[in-house]
Amino acid sequence: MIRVRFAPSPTGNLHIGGGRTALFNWLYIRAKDGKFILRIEDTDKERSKKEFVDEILGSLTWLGFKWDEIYYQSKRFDIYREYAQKLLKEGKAYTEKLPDKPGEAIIFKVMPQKIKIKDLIRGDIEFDAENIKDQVLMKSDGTPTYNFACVVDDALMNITHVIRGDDHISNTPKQILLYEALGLPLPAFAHLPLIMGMEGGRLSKRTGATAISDYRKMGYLPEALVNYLLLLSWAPGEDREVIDINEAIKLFDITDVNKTAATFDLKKLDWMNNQYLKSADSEKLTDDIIPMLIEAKCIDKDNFDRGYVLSLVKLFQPRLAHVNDFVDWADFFFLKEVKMDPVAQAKCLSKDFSKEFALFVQRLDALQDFTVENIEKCFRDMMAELGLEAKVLIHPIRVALTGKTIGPGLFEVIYHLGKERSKERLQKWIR
RNA sequence: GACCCUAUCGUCUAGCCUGGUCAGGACAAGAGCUUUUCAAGCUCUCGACACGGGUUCGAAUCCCGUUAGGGUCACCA
Repeated sequence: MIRVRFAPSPTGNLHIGGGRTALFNWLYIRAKDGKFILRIEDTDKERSKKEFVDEILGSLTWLGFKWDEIYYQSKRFDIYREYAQKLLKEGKAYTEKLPDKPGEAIIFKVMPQKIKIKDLIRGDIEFDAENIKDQVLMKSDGTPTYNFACVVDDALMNITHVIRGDDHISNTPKQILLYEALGLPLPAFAHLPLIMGMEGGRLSKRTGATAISDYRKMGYLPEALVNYLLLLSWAPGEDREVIDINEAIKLFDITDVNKTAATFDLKKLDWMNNQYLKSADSEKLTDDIIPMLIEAKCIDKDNFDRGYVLSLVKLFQPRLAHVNDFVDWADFFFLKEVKMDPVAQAKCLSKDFSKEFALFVQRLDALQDFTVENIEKCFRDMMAELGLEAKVLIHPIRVALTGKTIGPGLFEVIYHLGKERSKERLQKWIR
C-alpha cells in the first residue's frame, strides 16, 4: 500500500507551492489506490494558528484533494519524547543545558560517514556527514524539532513516498541518519522543483498573490489552477495543455517530473482559466456568481430571478477570464442607473444621435416578436433606410445601454435588457 | 562562505536515458482574417539548445570545466 503525506505548517496560508506539492502527492496515489495523509505540523505553539489550519483545509478541499487521514503533531509530543529517550539510552544522543534555556535539550550525535539519497526525480545525491552538525531532537522547552518529528511521524505513519519541495533536500541526509539510528525503514524520496516568481527567486508576496485562497477570490476555477500547476514541471505529452484531472491521474508518474524550477506565469493561468470558464457548467457558475452579485448590490439576496442570471452567465461565459469579471461586465443588466464610463461616452456619445435614437426607439416599440433575430433585422432595416453603416450606430447605442464599449453582441444585449429598459436608456440621450 | 540542486524561445515545456528528423507545441508579443465593440476562433511572424573543452563520422542529447540562477546551513517548519 502506497502512502504519501502532505505536511503543512499552520503558520500561514496554503500557498501556490504548497498547493502544487499537495497536488503531486495526491495525484501520485490516485491511480495506485494509495492513501493521502495530511499532517499538520503545528509544533511551534507561538506561530501556529487555528485559523491557518482552517484556511489550509479549506484550500485543499477547494482544490479537490481529499485526504484519507489527518494528524496533528501537537497531539503527539509523548511519542517524540519516547523516541528521543530511546536514542539517549542507546548513547546515540546526549543532553545539553544552555544557561538561557528552561530545560535540557536532547541532541543527536552525527557520526562521520557518507549519506546517499536515492531521489525518484533527481537520482542519487551524496552528502558528507562532516558538513552536518549534531542535530537537536527535543528542544529545551520539551517540543520536538522539525526534522525529528518528521522522521518519527513518517515512519510511524508508514509513509512509503516522501514527495516534497526541493528546499528539503538538505534536510534529507539529516533525516536519513535519524531513520538509521532509530532502526526505522526508509521511505522513497522525491524532491519537487520550486516555483519561482516572475522576478526570480521564490514566489513571494512581492511578486503577486501567493495564497491559494487569493486565487479563489480573484475568480480562478480550481480545475484551471490545478491544471496550470500540473503543467509546472510536468507535461502530459503529445503537446497537450488542457487536460482533465482524471486523465492526468492515468498519465502521471512522479519519475517524469522535471528537475528545473518553474516560473509562475499569471498570463498563462488566465488563459487556462478562460479555457475552463468557456466550457464550465453554467448552473454551477451561476451559483458562484450569485453571491458576488449580492455583494456588489446588483441583486437583492431574497428577491432575484435566478433564470435571468443564468441566461446572462451563458451570454458572458465565453469571454470571461475570471469568474468575477462577470460582475464588472454585466452590472448594467442589474443596476437601475447605468455606470457610464466617461471615456466610452466621450468616444461614442459626444455627437448628437437624438434623431436616430428616437427612430430606433419607435421601431423597437413597434416590434411584435422581441427576439434577437428580429431586433437585429429591425435595426439593419432601419440602417438601410437611413443609408448608414451598421457600426455608425451600434457603438453609440451600446454605450447608451451599457455604459461600456465592451460586451456581448448588441442585439443579445438589447434582448436580455428587454424592450422597456432599452427604450428608457436610449431616451435619456434624446434631446 | 560551505554544502547541494539546476541549465532548450521572454515564460511553461517536447526532444536527452537508447547521439543522426529545418529543435516541436502552448502562453505572451506582433501582423492579418472575421466582425458590431471586447473576448473567443482561424492564419501567419518573431523567438531557444548558457559558454568552453573533449568523446564521436556526427552532440541539445554522453563526459569534464566555467558561468549563471536557485536552495539549505536555527533549540523555525
